[in-house]
Parts: sequence; structure tokens; C-alpha cells
Amino acid sequence: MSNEQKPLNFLEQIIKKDLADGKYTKLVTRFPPEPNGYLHIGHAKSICLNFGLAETFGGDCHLRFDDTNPAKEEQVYVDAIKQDVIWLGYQWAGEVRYASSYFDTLYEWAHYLVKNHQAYVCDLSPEQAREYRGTLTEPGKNSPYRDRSVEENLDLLARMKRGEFAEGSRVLRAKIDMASGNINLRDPILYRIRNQAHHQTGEDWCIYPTYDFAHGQGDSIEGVSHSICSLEFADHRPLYDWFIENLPVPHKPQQYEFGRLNLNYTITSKRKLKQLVDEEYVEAWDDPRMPTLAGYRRRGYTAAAIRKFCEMIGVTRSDGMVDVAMLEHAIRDDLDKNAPRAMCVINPIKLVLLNYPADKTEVFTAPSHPNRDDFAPRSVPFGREIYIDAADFREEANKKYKRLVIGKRVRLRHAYVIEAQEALKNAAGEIVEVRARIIENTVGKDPEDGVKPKGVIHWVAAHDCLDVTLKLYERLFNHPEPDTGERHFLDFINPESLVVKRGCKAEKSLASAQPLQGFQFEREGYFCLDNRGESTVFNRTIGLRDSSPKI
RNA sequence: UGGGGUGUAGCCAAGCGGUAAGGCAACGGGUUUUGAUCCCGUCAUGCGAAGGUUCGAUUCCUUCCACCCCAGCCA
Repeated sequence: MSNEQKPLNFLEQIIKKDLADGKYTKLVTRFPPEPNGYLHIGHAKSICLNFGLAETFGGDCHLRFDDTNPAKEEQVYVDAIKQDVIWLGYQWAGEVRYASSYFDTLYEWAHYLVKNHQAYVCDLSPEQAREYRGTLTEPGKNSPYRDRSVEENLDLLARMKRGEFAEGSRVLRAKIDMASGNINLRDPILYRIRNQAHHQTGEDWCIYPTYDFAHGQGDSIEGVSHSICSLEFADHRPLYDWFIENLPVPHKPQQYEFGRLNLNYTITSKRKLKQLVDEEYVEAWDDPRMPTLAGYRRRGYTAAAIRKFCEMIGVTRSDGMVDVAMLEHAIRDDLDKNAPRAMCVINPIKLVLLNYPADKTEVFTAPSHPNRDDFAPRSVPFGREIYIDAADFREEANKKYKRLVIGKRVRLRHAYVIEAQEALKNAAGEIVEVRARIIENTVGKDPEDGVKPKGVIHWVAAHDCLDVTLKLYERLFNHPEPDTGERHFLDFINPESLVVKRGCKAEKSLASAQPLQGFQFEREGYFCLDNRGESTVFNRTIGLRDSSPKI
């Protein structure tokens, strides 16, 4: 099993063959985000695919911003995207590329098509254009401007570029086939007028190329061999090829499509994620509940776990719905192996050890990981008064309850076995203090009288601990497919996606935690120190698996 | 009803004419000073359906069915 090869996915098979056949001498891929939002888990799949392919086949992967629409894009997104790619552990070949840096060439190529009678300036309004386009089942009609002379088209195009016309008044279209069953071939738009500044090119342009007119040509200019995009662009491939065939491009790239990631209980629509941010359903793009890479990072997910997840889900042409439990498995698996352990009491109640001297304290040495001796042990203070979790004590319980019960014993993790004696309550009947006794000589060994403890609970010394705030996160949506169906996705927001717990008691060693460093709070889950504000806030990355029986 | 895709277990996914890998989840059991981890076991006579070709079909052919994408001057 361990020496079995992981089967190649369909793209790896194609690339392996292309390289073997000499169709391409070097693999070049690209990750082409539009800087109109933050990268999310779906992008991670594409990043891992494109950069991963380049890694395994000794090729290059470019980072190219698909920045052809100044109305939606911003420099802040450019910066965030670069940071996320680096965080995932990838490095693009050469400089960061921008589709906008090819605007001059693209404009020349637009001229080329006009001169070849393959493009024309169309004066139809957007509404008229829609009517002329036809429908899914009916062919479109030729634009009345379709047969303008080359001279007139050239003149109009130049004037569009000069900014003489209003937005929406004219476009440059390719002359292909208004009757095509593929709507992308019904004289697609190459350039539209946008009197807007661009984050990269400033005021240089007032006409901007469309995705279709920019993408494949950008691939060609960069020498991309395999241009990998998601399934919904399959319909665009004939157009992609049309430009490559009809333009004097330097190189012929080939487009392939794969099924984008769908994750249940999660939304991966940049528009909707932006809405969550803009309308303040979450704190920001990097809110730990967001499925953005920035959000997962702040939540305590590691890049390794996200890459592992992408490896687990595979790459195919079928569109499925991946269970978020797979992502959760990936991060638990990573953190279990790599996160140091510590103790933190979330709902503290005081426990007094009546037979332990008030003036005595001890410091126990506890391993920071149960099966990694490369982790330095930590010191854990102990004294007469400690905190335990309210959920770990009951006055009475059945045999399934493996925690502290009056008259019964439990092991304090890394310390003594204790036996509960009584519970003190307030006027409301709530337990405010538990009284117990230690069983002598039980650190690191079982009680001499042979009465073993029923279980193990975590604790923190009252005289020497940290007061911390815990942010307990759950899934943002309580419906497996918040994005589909009749109801609006906002209706499915989980009201308990964030529960803030103040006054939690953490062991002293956590004082040296670094921002975003992950820990396992034993018996509770994985947490990381938040990376902003006060230094005493820990975000819960994910809880531990819990196979305890319902009591 | 036009064009483009996809159907293998609850989910993801191998399989490429020779008798259904693996992972996640779930469920049993063992170990355990974390109800964690780890270990062992169970989990498709079946590959969307029906025909056909073949000694043999998840793999080839035919027909049908279901689902997804496309009618932005978004990407």
C-alpha cells in the first residue's frame, strides 16, 4: 500500500504525453486570478493544480492578474492575492504578470482583425445587442454595422480609443457566426468603452479588452503550454482557439478545463463573499469564518493542510460537492502531528484540594506532544486551588461519564489522581466550587490502593495561570448547500458561528504563544493565537473528534 | 426544443476489454494519563438505465434517463 503510486489525474496524463511526444518541450501553466476579491478555497484547488503541475513536471507557473475590468478591480486585492499564493507555499516564475501589460499588443491585434475583415465596430446598444444575439434555441441576427468598411472601422476604433464616445455606445466585435449554437461565437465583444482609471495602467485607456480577447493571447505571449481553467469556460474554448488561429500570435497554447471545487456548508462565490464582508455579516475578508485563504489562515489552518486537502479531492471533469469533513480531516491530521499541547479551561469552576497544603506549590513537567520527543517539555504549575471545566464535574452520573463525580476518582492530566468530596452551590443552586482531595503518590503512577481513576481531565492552577478569551467558531452556514435552492443564502447563516468565551483559564506556558501558532488544548480542540488586537485571544481552528457516548 | 459537459458507495476518486484501488464519513473492536491520536475489522455480485458486440464489458457500440454550464459591454 505504501509503495503504490498515486494514479495520475487526467491533466497529468495529458501533460506527460505531450512532453513525451515533444508537443511541448516545457510545461508552462498559469494561475490567472481577477483582482476583484480575496482568494478562497476554490482558488486553492486551482493554485495547487497549476503550481503543482509545474513542480512535478519541472515547468513554470506564472501568476497573471486577469485585470481587464477596471470597474471591479483594486490594488488591495492584487496585494492580498500575492500574499495568499506565497503563504500557500508557491513561488511564481519570473515577475508577476498582468493582462493589462499586454493592452498595446492586444490593440494591435484588434487592428489586425479589422484589416482582415474579422472585426467591426458595432453601434448597437446593449439592449439591442441582446435582441440580435438570439436565444439558446434561436440563432441571432447580423448586426446592421457588421459590414462597415475597414477604413470606417479603423477610424471608429481609433476614436473609441481616444475617448470620443460614451460608455456603452459602441463596441468592437469579432465577425464570426451569429447563427452558431455556441453563443460565444455570435460575434463576441473584443473591446468595450470604460471611462475609468485602471489600477495598473491608470488613465492610459478608455477601452478595455474582454476576457475572451485577452486571456488566450496572454497565454500565448507568455508561452503558456497548458491553460487550465474551470468547466464553465469549456464553451469558450472554440473562441479561444479562434483567436489563436486568426491572430499572428507567437505560440499556441491549449486550454483544458477541470471541475471547480464545491464544498458543502460553504460559499465560494466571490460576489457573495464580498456581500458578507460589505454588509458586515462577518468582520472582514479574513474573518476566521470565511472560506478565504486569509480567513483559514487566521483561523489556524496551515498551508500544508490546505494543500493536502487539494491533493485528497483530486482533479476531474465532473462537478461534485466535496464534504467539508475532508477539509476538517486535513487540518486535524496536520495539527495532531504538529501542534504542541497545552491545557485551557473554557468554563472554569474552582476546585479546592482540601488535603493539599495552602502554602505548597509544585511545578510538573509535561511533554508538549504525546509522541514527539523533538518537542521540548513544558512546565505546569500546581497548587491547592485549581480550575476545572464545569462539564467535567457532576454530583452524580452513570458509568458512561468518565469524569469527576462525588466520591469517585479522576486523573488530573499530568498530575495527581483526585477524589471529589462535595460541591458548594450559590443561592441559584449553581455549583461554584468543588472540594476534593489528592491521592498521595499518584503523579506518574496509579493509586497504591488499586482504585484506578475513571478518566482524565484537564485543569489549570489558580495561582499561576493566564486569563484568556476564546473565540469558538462553527460553520458559517447551517445548510449543506446555502448557495442553492429557493431560499437566500443569508437565511442560512449559523447564528452560533462565533461564540466568544471570556474569562477562560489557560496554562502559563501559553504566554509565549506566537500569533497564528497552533496548539491543541487537550480534550478541547485546536486553537491559535489571533493575529490582531489583544494578545490573549485564541481562535478555535477546529474541535477534536468526539466519540463520547450521549449520556 | 440549440450548443457544451458529467454520471463508479453517503461524499471525493482510481479503473483505459480479464472479473470494482485509495481517502473522507459511518459502524464494530483493541491500545491509551487527551472520550484525541494510533491499530484492526465492516462498508458497491455492483459501475445512471436498457439493449447490442465479445469467451469475457465499468471499459467498445446504440438508444434512453438524470444532473451541470452558456443568451454580461463579468471573469
